[in-house]
Amino acid sequence: MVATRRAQMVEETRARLIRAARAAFATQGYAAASMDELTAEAGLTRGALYHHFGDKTGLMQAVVAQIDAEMATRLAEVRDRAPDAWQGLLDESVAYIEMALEPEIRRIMLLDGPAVLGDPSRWPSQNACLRTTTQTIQGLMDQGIVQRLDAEATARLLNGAALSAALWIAAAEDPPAVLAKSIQVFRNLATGLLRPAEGAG
Amino acid sequence: MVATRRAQMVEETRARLIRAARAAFATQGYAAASMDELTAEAGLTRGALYHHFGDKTGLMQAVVAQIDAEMATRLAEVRDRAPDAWQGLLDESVAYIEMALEPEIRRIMLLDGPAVLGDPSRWPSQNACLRTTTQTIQGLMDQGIVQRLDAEATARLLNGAALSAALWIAAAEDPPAVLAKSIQVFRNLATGLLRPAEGAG
DNA sequence: ACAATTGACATACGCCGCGTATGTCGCCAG
DNA sequence: CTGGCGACATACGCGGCGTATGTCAATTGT
Repeated sequence: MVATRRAQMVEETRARLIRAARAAFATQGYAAASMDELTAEAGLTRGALYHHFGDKTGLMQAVVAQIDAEMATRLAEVRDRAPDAWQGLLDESVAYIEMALEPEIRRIMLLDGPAVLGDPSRWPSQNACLRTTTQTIQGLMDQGIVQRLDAEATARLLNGAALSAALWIAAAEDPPAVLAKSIQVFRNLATGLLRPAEGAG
Repeated sequence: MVATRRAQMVEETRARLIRAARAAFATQGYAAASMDELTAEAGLTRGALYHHFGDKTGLMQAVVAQIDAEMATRLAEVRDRAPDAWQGLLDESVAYIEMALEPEIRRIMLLDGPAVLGDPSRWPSQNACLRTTTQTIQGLMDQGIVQRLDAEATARLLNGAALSAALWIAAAEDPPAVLAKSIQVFRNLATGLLRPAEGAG
C-alpha cells in the first residue's frame, strides 16, 4: 500500500492545520486569527490551507467537527458511567456545563461558531451530539419515567439551559459557587419532565 | 435653548447611523457589513461613525443596547397583561421565543452579538432585560409559588432554554409546529420550579 | 460684535488580511 | 521514460478597518 502512505501525509497536514487553527481560534477568536500566522505555526502556508479547506469557514467547520466529536465521546462516557438512564441524563448535562467552561470550547463552539457557521441546529456534527441525548430522553419516555413530549424538543431545551448556565459560570467572579447554583436549578427544571407520581397538576 | 438644538442634531445623526447599522448587520451579518456602505446609506461617511462610536464594535454595542431596550419594553408589556405573576413568567418566555424568530434579533442579538461583544452575561443592557425576569421569579419565590432557589440562576436557565428553542424554531422547516412542541416542553420544565403540593419526591 | 476654540463631521492614507491565480516539485500511470 | 495530476508555495489584487488630517459651523468669552 504505497498510496496509503500518500494519504497519510495529507491527513497529517490537515491535522496540523486543524491543530494550529484550534489554538488560534481559541485564543484570539475566529475573526482576529490570521491565516498567515496559523499556517506558519503549522509549518505551512495559506496555499495548503486553501487547498484542503477551501476557505476560512471551511477550516472553522473542520475544527468545529473535531471538537464536537470529542465532546460527544466524552459525554457518552459520562452517561455510560451512571447507574440509570435518568441519572445519566443529569450527569451528562452537568458534564456539558463543565465542558463549556473550557476556553477552547466556549470560544469556538459557543461564541464564534454560531456567528460563522450559522445556527448550531444546522451543524451536522452538533446533531450527532444532540441525537444521543435525544435518544436517551426517548428511552426515558418509553420507560415511563419521563412524560411523553417531543424528545428532540426536550433535548434541545435542556441543552439550551445547560449552555446558558455554562456561559454565565464562565463569566462569573466565583465560578464554583455559580456552578453549584446552576446545577441546583437545572435539577429542578429537569424534574418538571418526570411523570407525576399521581393526581398532581 | 440653542444648545439643545445642537444636541438634537447629534442625536439625529447617531440615530441614523444606528438605524442603518441595524439594517446592515441584520441582513448581511456583522462581519460582512461594510462601514462605508452603511454610513453612505445613512447619508454620512465613516468619519461620523468613528467620531461618535469609536470603532465598529462601539456601533455594534449601541445597536445591541437599542434592540435590547426594545425587547425589554415589549416583554414587560406582555408580562403586565397576564392575570398573575406565574402566568406572566410563562407568557414572557413564550414572547421571548417568538421575538427570537425575528431575523434582526436573531442575527444581531443571538448570533453575532456574543461573538463580537463576548458573553451576553457581560452586556449591561442584557442585565436590564434579565433583571426584570429575575425579580419576577424572586417575587414568585417570596409568594411561595416557586421553590426557593437562586433567582438569577433560575432566570438565566429559563432564558437559555427559551433561546435554544428560538434558534431551533428559526431553522426549522415547519416553525409553527416546532414552536408548539417547544412551548409544551418549556411549560413542563418550568413546572419543575413550582413548589410541590406536598409529600412529593 | 468679533476672535478663539471646540466639536462634528469629511477626506486621504496606510496597513493588513482574505481569496485567487499562477508556479513548482514530486509521485504514479502507461 | 514521459506525461499528467495532486500537494503545496508564491505573487497579486481588492476591499475594509482604523487613523491622521483638514474644514466648517457653532459657541463662548470679552
